[in-house]
Amino acid sequence: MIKLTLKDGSIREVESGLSAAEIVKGIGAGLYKAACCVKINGEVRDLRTIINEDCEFEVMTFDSDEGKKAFWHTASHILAQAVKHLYPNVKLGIGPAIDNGFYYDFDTENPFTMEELAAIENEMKKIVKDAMPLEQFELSPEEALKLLNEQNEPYKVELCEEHAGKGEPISFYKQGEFTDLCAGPHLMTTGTVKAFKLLSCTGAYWRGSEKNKMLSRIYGTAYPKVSQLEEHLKRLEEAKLRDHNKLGRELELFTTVDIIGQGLPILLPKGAKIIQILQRFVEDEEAKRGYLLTKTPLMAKSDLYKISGHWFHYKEGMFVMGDEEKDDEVFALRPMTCPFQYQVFLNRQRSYRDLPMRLGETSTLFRNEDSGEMHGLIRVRQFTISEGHLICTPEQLEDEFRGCVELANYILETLGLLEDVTYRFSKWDPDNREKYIGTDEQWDEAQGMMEKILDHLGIKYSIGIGEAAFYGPKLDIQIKNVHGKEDTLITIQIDQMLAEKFGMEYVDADGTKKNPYIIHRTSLGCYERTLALLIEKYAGAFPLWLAPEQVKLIPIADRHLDYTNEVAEKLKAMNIRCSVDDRAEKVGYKIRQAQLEKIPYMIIIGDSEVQEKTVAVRSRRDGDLGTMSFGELAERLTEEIATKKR
RNA sequence: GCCACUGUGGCUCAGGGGUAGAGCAAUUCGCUCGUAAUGAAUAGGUCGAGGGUUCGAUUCCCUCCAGUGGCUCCA
Repeated sequence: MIKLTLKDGSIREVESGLSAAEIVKGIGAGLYKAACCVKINGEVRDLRTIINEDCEFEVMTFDSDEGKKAFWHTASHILAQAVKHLYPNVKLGIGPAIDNGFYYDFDTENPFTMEELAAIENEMKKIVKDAMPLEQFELSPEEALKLLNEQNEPYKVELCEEHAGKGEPISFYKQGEFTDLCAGPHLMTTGTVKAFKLLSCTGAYWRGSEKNKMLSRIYGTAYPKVSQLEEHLKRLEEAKLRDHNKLGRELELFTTVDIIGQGLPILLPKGAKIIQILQRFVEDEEAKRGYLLTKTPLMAKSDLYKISGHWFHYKEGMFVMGDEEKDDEVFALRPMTCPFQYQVFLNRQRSYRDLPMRLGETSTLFRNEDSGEMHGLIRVRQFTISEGHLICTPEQLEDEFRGCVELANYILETLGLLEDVTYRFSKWDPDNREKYIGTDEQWDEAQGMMEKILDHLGIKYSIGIGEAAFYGPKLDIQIKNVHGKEDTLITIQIDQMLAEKFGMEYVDADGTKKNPYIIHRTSLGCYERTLALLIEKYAGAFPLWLAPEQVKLIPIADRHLDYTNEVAEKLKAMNIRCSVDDRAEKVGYKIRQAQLEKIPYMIIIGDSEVQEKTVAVRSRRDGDLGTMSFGELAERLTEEIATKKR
């Protein structure tokens, strides 16, 4: 007998040599039905695992992330099996579980159409209905390669060959006639995957490299119950309604025009207003925190980028003006602000007394992104960023870094986005060093410092290998858009290499010259991207302080227009963004339109308001608030704006 | 850059080898109205651009441009 410590701390004695599945069955039939995999001593394992010593034993159902992964992974095998049924010549790539479902990559002559996906779904239904048991078996690397070659699966052979060197047996899963190279874990039977849906079919490079062949990837999702699947699909539909790219255009915040070009959005008056408000907010906040404002050129000679290294590491991404072969001088629009802002420091000799020097700039940048990269306001070719560089001594580095994190968090908190972000410590990839400048020692030092600082700050972060800038490690503050795609909103970077390249020195207290550390950072990130996230966060219904139009005044009849204009003038004197809807329309119609435009407050003025010198207030969110004096209204608006209430 | 899909009046969309429709929006007129849609009339489109096939193309084919979903990339 062996002892299992269950999740609730209780001890269960079972015979040695049983599989996890048999043990779970012994605990309860209901639990067995729901079980997707187990955790043995904290490690995710397959239900088929034989348990023959004391351990911590936790059953993972679909409610856990690990359970979902096993569930979706099994769904992906069902997909592959169905595709093989219908298209025997298709070659298999990989098919993992992802955040919200699964995918499988196939090498097929012609990419799948949506009609074909429906047929594949039907085939999958049969496999689920047959409730095929999944069996795991292991082969020696030689036997495994033989099997995969017999199956004529070149991509699997490639994967297997890589594992073969490790001296471990190769794991396979088999369901019916379908066998797949796979480490698991998996469900016990295909019958558990009751509700699934294939969502899309796209191209994807084999092993994620554009040098490789493009395979056809089918994305899908699956749930134990039909109702859960329906809920998920409903959430996807609702997400589409919040999509900034749709809503932002509908609300006339921005647009794009063919003849201007890709990734070059037009900010319409309302969108431009929000960005102006954000920009003033950020610039004022930075001024309070000791930043000095700079304004530097949008382009420079190639010489500047040659010093910074951008010319060699990033030329493809730059808009270069002129021909290097023919022209004496070649210019390029700036893809970043760094070397421009360094010139401020270099303007005269600096002493340690000048440090820390905090430079801030609302900086417009140009990046020649690949044509397939552009997306609404999230990924564009020209954007404006709350850029800044802090130049400091090694002793000041931690405090300055903390200040940057605090500023970023303060901005995010005010905007209401803090609850949605995650932190990523972006490191270099030593196996891919042509992407980076500097030595191993310099990278170890910079990354070591950042790690120490992050741990001191108590920030929970993930690690992104190969996500660093070419000159140093980053703390990236990440956010997911409405479709679940993650992007960097804010970045804070430590750089000890560019100061040296640019000959930036300060005279220390002992009279020696030293290279400072530089922190590259944004405080709100780029305004376009942040606006996109705000549109999605608030579904276009911005908090009062950000709303491009804050109040709509609605006179009921023409005879109320004079008094309405009077009220509007008083609001404008308070810097409230408002306008009068003086069209000869009914109140209900004007209110409907203001609601659809998501204007926070409507003021309705009729006979009684004119007589009593009051205003009837309607809130976008809470409806009719009744009649109040202008003073009460003014107080309410002022308070709400000053506190940046959400 | 790669794979796929899409492009018809300001917006949402229908149509389809014989040169175009609907609703909303807009404009004008009437109604002067109390918290999410007043009625009528009018105007508005080289069917994304260029080329080809055809007696004839918005419709079929090619190229380009732009949008969307992915992949790759993202200092």
